[in-house]
Amino acid sequence: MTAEPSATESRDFIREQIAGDLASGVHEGVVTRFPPEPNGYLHIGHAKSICLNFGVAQEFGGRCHLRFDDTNPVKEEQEYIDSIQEDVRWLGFDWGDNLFYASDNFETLYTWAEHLIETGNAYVDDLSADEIRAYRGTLTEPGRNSPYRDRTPDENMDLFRRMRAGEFDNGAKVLRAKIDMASGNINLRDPVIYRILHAAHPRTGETWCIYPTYDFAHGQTDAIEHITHSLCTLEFEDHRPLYDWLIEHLPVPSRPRQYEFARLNLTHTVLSKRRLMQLVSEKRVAGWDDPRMPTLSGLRRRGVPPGAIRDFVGRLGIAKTNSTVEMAYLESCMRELLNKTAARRMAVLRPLKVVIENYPEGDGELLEAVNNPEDESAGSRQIPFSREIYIEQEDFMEDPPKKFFRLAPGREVRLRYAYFITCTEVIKDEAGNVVELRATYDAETRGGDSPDGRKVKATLHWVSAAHAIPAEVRLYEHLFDAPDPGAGKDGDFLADINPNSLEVLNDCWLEPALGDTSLDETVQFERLGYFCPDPDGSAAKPVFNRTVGLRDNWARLQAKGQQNG
RNA sequence: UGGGGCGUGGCCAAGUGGUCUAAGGCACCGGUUUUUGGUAUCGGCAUUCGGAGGUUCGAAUCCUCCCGCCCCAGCCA
Repeated sequence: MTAEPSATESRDFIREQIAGDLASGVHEGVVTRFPPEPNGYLHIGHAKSICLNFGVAQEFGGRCHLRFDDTNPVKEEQEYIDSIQEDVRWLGFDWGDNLFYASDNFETLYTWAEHLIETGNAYVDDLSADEIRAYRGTLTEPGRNSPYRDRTPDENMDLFRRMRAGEFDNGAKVLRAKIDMASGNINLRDPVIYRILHAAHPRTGETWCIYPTYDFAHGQTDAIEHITHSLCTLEFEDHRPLYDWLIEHLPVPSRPRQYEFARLNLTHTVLSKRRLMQLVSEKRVAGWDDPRMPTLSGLRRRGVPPGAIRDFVGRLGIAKTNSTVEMAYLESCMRELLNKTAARRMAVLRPLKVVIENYPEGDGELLEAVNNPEDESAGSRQIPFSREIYIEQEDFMEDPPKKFFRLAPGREVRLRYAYFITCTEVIKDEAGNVVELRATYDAETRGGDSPDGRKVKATLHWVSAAHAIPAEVRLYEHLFDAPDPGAGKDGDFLADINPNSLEVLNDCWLEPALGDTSLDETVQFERLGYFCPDPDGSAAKPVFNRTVGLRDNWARLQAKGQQNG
């Protein structure tokens, strides 16, 4: 794919830094990496990092690696390794041959741990996890040295080798870097760099029973891959001194630098792995790819084009201020792209039958409809028309308020690409509900234009009853009512779940052309919104998901009217 | 109370001492166009840059102090 021009001319501080490093000769090229831990599915927050890392590499003619930060086998799974690759590719990025795993370097990392021991910069500690915590001090009080801190290099080496050999149980011992227990930066208070974990690793199996921690793996792996600019989020800012310390004290082949930017937060959803995991495991949603989820797989199933996500992330920019972006911004990016690319189709979600009494019984015809008014090359299609059609229930009102332009008794409206019709009769059931309409059509208005130039205030979408395909349509709203789930009372984000985030409509009718929609295509249902087929559907009964609705001024007007009484 | 960051309109975000009585986008309000109450288009929307002092002919940009918010006490990443 090609790099897309950024919304603004200016560069963010990271691109500024890279451009400067290239100009001054500090680096001859740029190498970045996207380093997910395979312990969950990627979400739109990761998209920001993916677009940054791959985007920067493209813009400066460098490369970007996909590297799995797989240092904790108790949380990581092959399923996640697979889904992450699929999602990054779907988003539109290609790592070529540069697929790596931190675990590729376990042997090297082990060697470097021994190097630290030899140089007196690491020691084996027998303290328990609780004791280590107690010795660590607090945010305001310095820590105390472990009684095992002064073991000799020989003793440490022996113990560390026995740790690797599997002589000790989980948690019995750890390897710690010997830095400064009094540091104001807690990451420097002798951080644990190796722990005993008798657990099978998705890549290395049973080979290891000790695993490096994030801090001992990340920077070194960057160095091994010759990463020039290691981009991560703000919470790692105070890990940078440790990152640098390790680079300085180890015989690494290159000297990468870490830069931090603010992670993405979005209103009306959650983006923490813990919470997403909880939604899935407690079955609050149908799975990681539930269309209401902010995961890339969820957005994909919802019909959001990857280009809309790239555009969104690009427009936000990169900075260091914590920010929460309104969901409306994302939705706006979806609409903007989809408006230009999505094929127009007609579908009736809540059908109301209309019988056109002066249209010959048994007759029918094909009418031409434009596929996309924004894109002439999309061509046109034929839509069947006949005596009985369905229109949207909300497009008719028996006793309309002044601003309602749609169908009403005695009123004439246009059926898109078809004819002008006039409502002549309202048929109700015993309960008084409108169940059917009678109408007449003007044969002179075929295609939707009146030869006498008379105007009509509304154009309705419709579907021929005899030709329509029955379908299920799923309407989605924000997964959470609250802009910031869990911000209220007890911090219980589940309490903010929107009980109406999914509405299933079972009696929908689609124009015939919709039967050919491919699974990865998002179309516009005219006047309603953008929709895409869901894999749950079948040829006989397709299922469509609403990606995002069209902007709806009428709905807004109504809402205002209700507000004002 | 230790360390590290950040504070520009409702939400993002440019701005790196004069061209800033502060760009752009989203949202919002209003007009025009329209066979989608969609799209497009036009106009409106911060005399002010967390606050107070100071330096300077001149500050959102430099200095000082203050205030607010975020992150860190996993053998998670």
